Order: sequence, then C-alpha cells, then structure tokens
Amino acid sequence: MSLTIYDISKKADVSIATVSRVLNGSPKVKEATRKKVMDIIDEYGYTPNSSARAMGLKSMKTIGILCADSSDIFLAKAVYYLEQNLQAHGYESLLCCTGYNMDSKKNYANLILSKKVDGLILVGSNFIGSTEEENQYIIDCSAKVPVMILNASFRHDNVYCILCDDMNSMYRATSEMYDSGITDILYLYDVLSYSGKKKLDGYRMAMQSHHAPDYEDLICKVPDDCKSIEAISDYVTEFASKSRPFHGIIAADDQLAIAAIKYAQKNGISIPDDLSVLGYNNSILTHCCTPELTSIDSQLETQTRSLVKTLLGVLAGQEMPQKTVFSGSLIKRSTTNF
Amino acid sequence: MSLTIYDISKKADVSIATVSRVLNGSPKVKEATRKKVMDIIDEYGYTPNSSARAMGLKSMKTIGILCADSSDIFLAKAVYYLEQNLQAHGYESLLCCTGYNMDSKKNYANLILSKKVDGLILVGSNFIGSTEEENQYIIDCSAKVPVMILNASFRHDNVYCILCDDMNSMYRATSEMYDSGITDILYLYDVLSYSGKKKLDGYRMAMQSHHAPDYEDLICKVPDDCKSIEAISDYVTEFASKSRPFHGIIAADDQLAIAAIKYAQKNGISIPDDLSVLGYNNSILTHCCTPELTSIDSQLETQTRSLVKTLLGVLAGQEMPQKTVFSGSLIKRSTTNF
DNA sequence: TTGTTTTGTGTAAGCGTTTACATTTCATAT
DNA sequence: ATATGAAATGTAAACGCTTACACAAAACAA
Repeated sequence: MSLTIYDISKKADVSIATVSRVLNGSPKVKEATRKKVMDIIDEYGYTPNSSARAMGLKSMKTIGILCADSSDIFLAKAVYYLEQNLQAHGYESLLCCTGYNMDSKKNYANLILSKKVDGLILVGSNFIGSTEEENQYIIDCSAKVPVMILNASFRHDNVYCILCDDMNSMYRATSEMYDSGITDILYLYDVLSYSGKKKLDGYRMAMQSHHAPDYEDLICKVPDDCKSIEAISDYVTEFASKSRPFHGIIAADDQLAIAAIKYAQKNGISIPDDLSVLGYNNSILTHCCTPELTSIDSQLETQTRSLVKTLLGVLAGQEMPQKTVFSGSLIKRSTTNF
Repeated sequence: MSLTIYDISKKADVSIATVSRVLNGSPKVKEATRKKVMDIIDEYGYTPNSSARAMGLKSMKTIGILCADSSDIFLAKAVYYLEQNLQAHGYESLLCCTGYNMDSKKNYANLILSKKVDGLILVGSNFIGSTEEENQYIIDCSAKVPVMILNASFRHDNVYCILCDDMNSMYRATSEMYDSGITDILYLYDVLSYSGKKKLDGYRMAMQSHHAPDYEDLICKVPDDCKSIEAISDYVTEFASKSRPFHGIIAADDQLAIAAIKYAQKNGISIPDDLSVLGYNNSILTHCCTPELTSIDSQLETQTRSLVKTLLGVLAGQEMPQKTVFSGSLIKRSTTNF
C-alpha cells in the first residue's frame, strides 16, 4: 500500500499539517524541518493522493477535453497542444472522445457532470448548433464550470470562444483565386459544422461580391457515407460529370482537397494548370500529395495557447474576453498558380 | 455549489447510505425507495463527486495513458482507440504527452506517481530501452499499478505487453520484395525505438537469408534534425547520390515512405517501375500520395482492444498473458509491383 | 401468538488531504 | 528575568463518498 501523509509525519516526527505545508511550499516552515521532511519523502518515495487532495482543495486541477475523434489529424493536433499547455500550467487533462453522433452525448455527460474537472474544453466546432438540445447542454455545463470552445462561437455566460475567422479566411482565399482569373470555383465540403458553415459562407460571399454567375451549382456536398479519400474522389468525379466545368476547387479541409487532387489525377486533369486546388487546416497532408497542397492555416497552436491562457484567467477569477478571434493565413504551395 | 449525496438523502428522506446504494445499483434497495431517490436525483440534477468516490472506493476508475506525442498520426490513432475502449468499460483516461526527450521524464512522473490511476498504458515503443535508468522507471511504476505497453516488449512482473511482431512483418515484406526481383533495397529509418530496432532486424534478416550482398550500405538513417518530409527527401537524395543504386525503399513508417516518394518524384524516378516503396503503419498518408502507398498494417485497433481486455483482467485479479503478439499484414497498393 | 429469517435501512467510521485556529517555541525588547 | 510578538508547529474539522455492522421491518413458520 502507498504511504500517506500520515506515515511521513510519523517518520519525520512532525504533524501531518507540517508535512502538508512542506508539500505545498508554504513559507511558514523552518528550513531544517522542511529538509527533514523532504528527506523522508525522498527516502520512502511518498506521492500525494490526488483524490484526497482534490477533496481538500475542492479542485482537481484537471480540465476536461471533449472532442469528437482525437484521431482526426486536425483535432489530434488541437488536443495535443491543449494538453501541453495545460500541463505546463500544472493542470491535467481528461480526454473524452464523444464521436460524431450527438445522441450519444450521454457519453460525455459522465465526464462533465461528474464535475471533478475545473473547466471544460470543447474542441472542434461540431459541438455547436445542430440542435437546440445540444446548445442547452453547453449552457448546463457552463453553469458548473467555465466552458471553452475552440473553433466555434457561442454566446453565453461563462462560455469562452477561441476561433479562427473561417469566413473571412475563406472569403479572402476565394477572392484571391477568383482574382487570379479562376472564376468557376467548385466548393467541396462534407459535414456542416459551425466552422463548416462559416467557410461556406465565406466562399459564397466572395463569389457573390465578384458577381460570379450561378456559383450555387458548383457547391458540392459529399454524402455522409463517403468517408474515404477514394469514395470522395469518386463522388467528385460523378459530380463533375453532371455539373458545368470548373477550374478551381476549394475544399473545406485538407482531406477533401486531397480527394480533389485524386479526382484530377484519375481524370487526367493537370494541377495547377487546368485546375487549382485549395485545402484548409494546413495539416501534414499538404506535404504528402504531389503537387503539394496550398492550404489555409488557422493558427491552431496560437489559438490553443490563447485558450488556455483565457481559461486560467477565468479560473483565477479575472475578467476575460468571451471571444477571441484569430485570422487564418493562406499558405501557398503548388496546387495553385496565384 | 453542487449538491451532495447528503442533500439528496435529506430531500428523499432516506439515509446517505441508501442514496449511495441506489447510485451504485445495489440490489438491496426496495423498488419504491429506489424510485423515490432517483426522482429526486433527476429533479435536482445531482452528480456524484468522483474524487470523493475515489476515496471511498480506493480506485479512480482512471487509467493513465502516456505517449510521446498524441498528434503523431500513429500514436493519435492508438490513443483514440484506447480511450474508446476504456470508456466503454467505465474507465476514464488521463492522457499525458511526454515528448521524445526522455530526460524530461519528470513530466510524467507526476502523473504516475500521483497514483490516482488504476493502471498505466505506455503507448509506443519509444518508452523502452534507451537507458537502464528509463527501464528502472517502468519497473518502479509496475510496483504501484499494472503497466501496459503497446508496441514494445518488456519482461517484468506486473508489466504486460501487446505488440505487433514488427520484425517478422518486416522480414516477410522485405522477402516478398526481394523475391519479386528487387534485390537492392534501401532501408530508411529515423529513430531507433524498440519497434524501430525490430523492423531493422527484420530487414537485415531477410536480406541476409537471401544472401543479398552489402546490404548494410543501403541502410539509411535520417539525421535527427530532418523532421519534415521535405528535409527527409532531400536527405535521401543526398544519400542516393553517394550510394550504389537501389530499386526498392522500405521505410520504417509511412511518413518516411512519403518522403521517399518525394525523392523519386524530384529525381524523375518512376514508381513503381524504377523504384518500389513500402511504408509501415498503413495510415491515412498511404492514400494521400500518388501512387498510393503499399504499407504494413500492424492491426492497431485489435491490439488496443486486446490491451484493454488484458488490463481489465489484471485489475480484476485474473491471471493474464504477459505478452500478446499480433502479426502485421502487407496492404498492397501502387508503389510496389508485387 | 411468538420466534426466526429475510429484507431493507440507518449509523458511523474511514479514505488522505487541506487549513482555520490553537498552541508552543523562540527571539527580541524591556 | 519577563513580557511581547512573531514564527513554527500541532489539533481537529471538513471535504463527499463507500460500506461494515447494527438495527428495524416485514415475511414466514411454528
């Protein structure tokens, strides 16, 4: 059995309060005592029990992280950065992957409602907005702990959002492609999460403001059952066979963009001469294809740093901005000419 | 402030023991009482405090997961599967990313030694073997909780290993390439983790058993500072300019293989006609390049399922196999001819 | 009825900490 | 020496839960 603070106190011939003080770096301990206690601790290898500690402190020093699927390249990066940041500030993280089917939200109910966490981070915009019930859920959580949302906006007390201005980023990127002379741009997306909607809005806004005709015909939604790159590229092929010609594809994420590249390659379309392709997220996938993929970087690392900073501020009782917006930047590679 | 079991007991006009029993599904509660308590709980939205619960139960129902970098594609998948499996069995997971620099092992010391976890999972073979001191660390941990190691072998009491027979997988893949007529095969690797060593051994063994001449000259270690795909492919170009010709590249993981493909493309070498390329892990990257990458699948999902099953068995006091080995399978795509 | 199980519920101790408050020790000023 | 206050340490309650044990109620047998 593990040693307790009590065992240490006896061995060191002091009270448990003193041991606790040493452990917590209280200034009111004589140097000699501190050393004596520390020596015993080192010798016997005592480590505090954090459940007990949590009871005493009424805080777990733990943050819950909810994300749909931590094996998704983008989300995995986000989770990783968050984890690193939290750890650097003495917090642990409790990861919980909810999956995309929102009805199984009881899954993560467990975590949050067991309220051992001091705060909650929702990673990815797919937590927002599908149904009223879901939003209510976030509100309920925010009643117990501060809720941080990465990559989506949600206005409510005790809810803080850190995000990239996806709409604007997409607007600018689309405009840039348009201005370079490509006026028939296909927009490729799958699920319409919060940020998914914003991106689509950005595309639409850009096309509209350039008076592009009938761009709605070039908006291609990949069916839900097309998950693999191959299936997506097949779907694009099918879509292209029925739609009017296009010379640009803007995809809602890098994986879709890769599928677009595959589509072009299978159909003998040359990139970027006959077709420009643009991805989103600037993930490692951009380097894996040939030509390498132009993509929009949403500054994920900066966002996560800001998120943790905000969260710590909130936990410390400070007033913090409820919404922090970063702007994405276009990383030009070889699937585009501009 | 959150409600406690005490509040509920008063509202329901029963004792806290009864509430606790209801909560824990004890059979010795009258149906009427159970309903009364449940109604109150639902009405007021009580949720148990898991720190307190952990103190009572002397178990956190939490498993610590240690991995170097959860944003690595392979590790992220592993972590995800583990998380899912644990959750399905009522356990939570505490993720801790240690980074690759082992001297900062104090980082994860925190986690384990705070022993709130019921078990520990080490994800990835880079936890094993570099130094004696590191191994000692694992032994120390295993004295407190069962230690599960994914993807590496380590023989010790209370340590359980689940892994893929990387050596054999690599041996078979190399042999298959060799037998297809490609006898000058370059082996590309970066860090030599436990499984990294095994893979290299497998390559060597295959080359040796086929009496391939001077294959040691074709073993290419990427320097530690070559992290990006681009840097790696440049390094391969440089290596190739000095080495004798080769017509196959076997890489220790998919990312290295992608870099190999990039090398070929930059130098006008046609894949698979002039050069066959083989990756490892069968990650999503295999679908991103053109031609698509032949790779070895190490059955990660099966492994993780087995790991969790073993862990739960150990926690339940059952006798469990200390070592479970799966074998990888070659997934043939278009970077190879065989 | 009375005694004997069986079943359901309550009481209280314990889990390992933190910390307000009480107490002791010690240095300094008188 | 003695009083005084500061510094160091100890005592004990609290945190919210589980559970062994004690006890009461209900069900059954005689």
